[in-house]
Amino acid sequence: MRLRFAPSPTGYLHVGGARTALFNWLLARRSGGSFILRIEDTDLSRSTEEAIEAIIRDMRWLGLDWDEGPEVGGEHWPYRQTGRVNLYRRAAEELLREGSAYRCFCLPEELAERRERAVKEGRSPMYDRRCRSISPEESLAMAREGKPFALRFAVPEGETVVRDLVRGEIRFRNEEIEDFVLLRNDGSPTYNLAVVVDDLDMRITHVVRGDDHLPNTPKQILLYRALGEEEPAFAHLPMIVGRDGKPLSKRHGDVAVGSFQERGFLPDAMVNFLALLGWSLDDSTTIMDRDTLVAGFSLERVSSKPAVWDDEKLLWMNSQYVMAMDAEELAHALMPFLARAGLAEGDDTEALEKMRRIAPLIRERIKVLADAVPLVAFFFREPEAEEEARELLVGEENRAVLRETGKRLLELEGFDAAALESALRAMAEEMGVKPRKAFQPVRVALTGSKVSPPLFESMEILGRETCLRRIARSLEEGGMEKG
RNA sequence: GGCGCAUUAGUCUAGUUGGCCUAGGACGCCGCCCUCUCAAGGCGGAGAUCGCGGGUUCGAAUCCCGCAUGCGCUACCA
Repeated sequence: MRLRFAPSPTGYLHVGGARTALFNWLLARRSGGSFILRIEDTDLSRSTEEAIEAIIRDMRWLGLDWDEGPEVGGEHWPYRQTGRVNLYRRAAEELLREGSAYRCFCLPEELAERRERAVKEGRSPMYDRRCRSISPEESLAMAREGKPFALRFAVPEGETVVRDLVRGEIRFRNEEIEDFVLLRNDGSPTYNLAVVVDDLDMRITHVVRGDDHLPNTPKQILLYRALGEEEPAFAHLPMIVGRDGKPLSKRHGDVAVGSFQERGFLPDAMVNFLALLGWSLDDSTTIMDRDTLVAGFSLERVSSKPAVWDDEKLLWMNSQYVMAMDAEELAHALMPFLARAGLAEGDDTEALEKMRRIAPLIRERIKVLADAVPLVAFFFREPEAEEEARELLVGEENRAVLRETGKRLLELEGFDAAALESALRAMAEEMGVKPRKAFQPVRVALTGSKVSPPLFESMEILGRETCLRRIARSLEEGGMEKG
């Protein structure tokens, strides 16, 4: 099997595109075939180099590697349509010669006007094929005169059947299909011509794409036939929509793959989640690693109804992958986030060492990597007690607990979590204070918050000196607040 | 308007050839347990007249027809 993902570089890679790319990739990997990345940049005015770079970067981040395409090469270089115009032109000439295409001298403005009028009068806005009746001689003469023209496909009579691997057979009556444009009046190819020529040239065997392309498919099939070729197999994936049932867009929040990376989603979690948008392995499996995905994926199990993007579930899934990371991995993954928050330098080995110890404490407390920042900040800089936590630093009982804690920490032999816990539990009991009442003031003094990673383990990492200093400082400030 | 696609709980879905579905799993939600906070984890629970209406059949979420709703396409965008 040879499959491809052919994004148009008019913006960042969004999750819908990523899902399409993933399904193609999965099929290629599963079949031992090839996965090709091709840039569909026929629309010069909207395509940008930055978008191409972003798409490549995001694809790599997701771990969707391609066998042919930008950066890796291949015999169909450059894998972007702007570099392959001769191919399209040659195909167009062939179609013109064979009578499958004709020159259309209608001006775009005229066309727009006629279309508008047709809609207003309740007629079909389809092109009326008026230039189709211009004789070849006259057509050629007009072209020689320098009259601008577009090349249109002459849709034959009959019916075109799309055999879709997801939806089965779909029939289209050809009279419903417009004589679509193949070459614009500037000679550039349109999408329909370019995809067909590229897919043919690259020997694509399966075209897997979003179902917004379904109505285009009969046009393309007609083109394949006119070129004397067999069409590849088609599979149209359901759209991804938001909770309101509308196609996923920026209105629904972040849809760019890059923004998920920034929030600290893991590539494996994204891939797992994306795979489940319109596909399922069986009736119960949710968490699947790449190998399982590759081994189990099939188009037969792709659903045909739109998939709703569920942020909550993505978050949960990501947390599952975070929990599965070991301390080493997590610590490394977290460093860029610490750096961005100004808590450490990106290459700070001391901070990395500390993060290795912190990682197990926060692993099941974060859903995305960015969640770690507020949770671990107190390990890296002096905390400022949160407004709603200050109450735990004032009052006689709280202050007594803090004073006594300081005393016990000073006397303690070692400074590991187990020793700390037994010492402070003993203290609470002797003071007649419930453990939770005794530990909360300490937590606030050390972390600045009522919510933190486990106290004793955190204390061990902070070290005796830091703990004592923070307790003393809290006592001071609490005293001032009281007075 | 025309053409096409879709329609199982708030959400992702299972349900491939009709009976094993008094509709299964997961997210979320609620409760209990665990507990130094928050999580995580364990246990339990609520939640779907399978869009609506007909039909075929001994029997339909599963097949057929109609309707409704949503979405896509209808560009010299992709």
